[in-house]
Parts: sequence; C-alpha cells; structure tokens
Amino acid sequence: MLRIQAIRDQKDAIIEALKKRNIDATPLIQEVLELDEKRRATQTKLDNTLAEANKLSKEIGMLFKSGKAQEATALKEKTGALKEESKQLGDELNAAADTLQTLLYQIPNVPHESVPAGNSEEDNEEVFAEGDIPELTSNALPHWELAKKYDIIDFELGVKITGAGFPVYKGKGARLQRALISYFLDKNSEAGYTEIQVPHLVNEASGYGTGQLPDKEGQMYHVTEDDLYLIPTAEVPLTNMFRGEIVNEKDFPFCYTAYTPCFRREAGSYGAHVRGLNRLHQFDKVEIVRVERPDDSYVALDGMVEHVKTILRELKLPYRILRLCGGDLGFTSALTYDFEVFSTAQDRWLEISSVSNFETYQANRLKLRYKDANGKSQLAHTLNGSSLALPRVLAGILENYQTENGIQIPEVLVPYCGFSTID
RNA sequence: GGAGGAAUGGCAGAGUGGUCGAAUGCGGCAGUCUUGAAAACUGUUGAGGGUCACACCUCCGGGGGUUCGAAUCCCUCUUCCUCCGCCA
Repeated sequence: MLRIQAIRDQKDAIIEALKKRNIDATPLIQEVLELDEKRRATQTKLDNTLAEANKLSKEIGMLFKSGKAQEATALKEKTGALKEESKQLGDELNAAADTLQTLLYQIPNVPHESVPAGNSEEDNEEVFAEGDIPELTSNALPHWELAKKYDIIDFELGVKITGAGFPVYKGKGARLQRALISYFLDKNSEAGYTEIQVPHLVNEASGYGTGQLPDKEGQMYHVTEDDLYLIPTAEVPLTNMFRGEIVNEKDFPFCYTAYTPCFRREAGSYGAHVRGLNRLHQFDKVEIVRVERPDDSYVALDGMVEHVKTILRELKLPYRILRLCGGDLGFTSALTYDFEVFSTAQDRWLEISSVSNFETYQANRLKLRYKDANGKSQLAHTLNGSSLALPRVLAGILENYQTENGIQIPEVLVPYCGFSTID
C-alpha cells in the first residue's frame, strides 16, 4: 500500500508513473486525498472534544476529593453532551479511515523508473540471455511424455488422489525433486541466506501483509473452518515474520530462504499451455526474501539476480532475463525481473523465477520499520525471488538433457541424486 | 476436547477506579573518568495520529460494555502456561 504521506507530497508524479501500468489513477488519488483531508479534520475535532472531556473528568475528581460533591455533580451533566459528540465523531473517523484504507488497497505500487511501458508480456524487455540451446534429435519429447516414458511423474495418479494439477513424483523423479530442493537451499545458504522452515498455512493478517488479500483471495486455497490460507508462496510466511517489527538499522540486511510447497487455485487456467508441469495447483519452490534499508534495496535486487544466474549457469540451462513492463508488473512490485528457461521440446520459454523489489509497499502494510540515525521510524524495503521454482526447472532439465540413452542429470546434481542418468 | 491460571514498554516485572504512558531492574544510546576498553557514576530511552514547532489525542493481547473518569470492574475473542484426556 502506498504511503498516504507520499500521495500527499507527490500526487502528480505518482499519477504519471502509474500510467506505465496503463491506469489513470487520477480519480482514485483525488478521492484518497479528499478522504484523508476529511479524516484529519474529524480527528482534530474528536481530539478537541476528548481533551475537553478529559479536563472535566479531572476537575470532577478533584471536586469529589475536596468534598464539593454538589459542584461535581453539576459538572457531570456537562460531560453528557461531550460524550455524545465524541461517539459520533469517533464513528465518523472510523468510517473515513476504513474507506481510505479500502481505497489505498486499490492503488498498485508505483513502478520503478526503469520499468518499460507496455501492455502485456510482449512488451517485457529482455536484459540478459545465456546458455546454449541444445540440438535435440527429431524424436525429442516434451517433458510430460518423458515423465511417462521413464515413469518418474504420474499425472493421472495425482488426478485419482486429488485432482488435476497435483502430480505424483515417483522413484528417480521424486529423488530428483529432493535433490533440486537440497541443491537450491545449499546455494542460497552459501550466499548468506538463512534457512528457515515456515508454516504452510497462514492467517488472514499475513495474507494482507504481503498483498494476497484483499484482492487475490480467489487464488488461494482457503480453509474456512479455521479461516487459514494455504500459502501460494513462501514469500507470505517469510515476509510476515517481520510484520509489526521495528528492526535495528545495523542488523540489515535480513536474508532468508525457505523451501515450501506452494498452493494455487489457478482459477481459469486451462489448455495446452498448462500441460504437464507447466502450471500446477501444488508445486515446490525455494524462495529467497530480503529486508533492506531503502538506500540499499536496488543493489540487493541486482545481487539476487546475480545469485539466481549462478544457479542456472551451474545447471547449464539456457535462460533469459526479462524486465517486466508496466502492464505485466505485479500489483505490489516496483520492479520485477523474470527468469525464463528455454524448454526445447516445447519450443517455448518457461518462467522459473521472479525477482522483485517491493520498496515500501509491503512494509507499509506490514508496519515493518527501522530506526534511522536520527531515531525516527522509517519503512524498510522488502524483496523476494524464487531460487528456484521446481516444476519448470525440472521440465527444462528433462527436455534439454534428453538423449537416446535416457536423461542425463546435470553434473552439479549428481552428488545430490546419487545417479547420473534416468533411463 | 475438559478444568484452572495468565497476557503491561526491547526483556524482566510493579501497578486492582482519578495526579499512570505507566515504578524498579536489565538492555540500548549519550556523556564523565581512562592512552583505549571494562567497571563506576550522570543523563536519556515505547508506538501512532496531529502541528512549521508546540499543544493536544489514542494505544497496557483484540473487540465491546459499565463509569464524569478504566492498565485496574464486566462481557467476548485470541494466545500462552499448568493439570487431565487424546496423540505423530
């Protein structure tokens, strides 16, 4: 959520920047400012009323103490009207504050200046590419065929147990999954990210903290009995560790990594592009999250991008990095880099990581602050990225590493797997 | 799941109707002393709204109530602890 102070100070710049997202925020911002004005005016009135009531109460106390009960009783009568007034003003204040909050939730984050304008993924800007696209034989198979051929992933079995989008990994497939998780976690730990295990269900407040709520509840599985949500990403519990915290400036940066399964309803996604591992309701992901001092957050973002690069380099997968355009940028993000691996047998790019800087947008919702040198509270910056999402990396490995004699395991994974070929 | 107890500032912990945003200790920060550090001593140290700055207002787990007045009394929810039951 944008800071109301920022909207007051830089209204025009914010409206201008939001145009990159192809929205005209003018009416919304205008409404916000009017409401903010009203809220503050009401607050002042209420404060004055309460101040008067407080004063009277004190006087009554004194009078009773000095035995002047009659005068005290006379004063009591005056408080009735004040009470009535403050109640009404309080209700007005709450109503204004609630509406203001609702409006603020509707304004997306302001894109970073480097974000290109654009409407769709077509307009994303390729900023980097690396790795050779392998020459496959003419009878090369997409990963879902390979999974069946070597009996390592069973989609039908998942349908039987749960439903579409819940695959069952078997034998070397399961082992390869576990190897990837361990490998990613090890790489992240080496890079200074502290490994964490988090709950896979979160409460409503956490959903609001990172921005899944109130807008995207349809994307999360909701356990209504206990009012908990299955996490769509480890970002939610990891970032919410900091909800309501005031951290010490000298403790920056905070770097965490966690492996979790991720649950997404993916309502409305069907068709060829969601075949196999391309889009699932449950998948595994290793996430990295950072909390930074505002001045350092873009250096940190670059650092995260470099880190993910080293992993893909070691896996020897062909990939590219896109800077998302305004139209494709997530609601809460200021700048996002997507990593895509080339799926040779499908002849398409698959998104495997998304690395974002949210600046103060999440921190403002989370009330995640630090004390600056002057002892003032400031909002921190939050960032996160996948490092990495498993299914599409797996798809990339299966397809790009397929040979006549089976699927070769990338060298760095062999020690984790305990085998070098799936055949 | 049943019975009882508890929730106060970074932490510990006092406060059971008015002068309490809250004693005290620890921790943090600044200073004195010291070549420097430690110790000792002195000062300072919750958050939010509001203001040019003050004033002022709100917050003692969340919500509601009683009262002129609530950290303190009542209701309710949540969480934690103890005992019992169940159990990976």
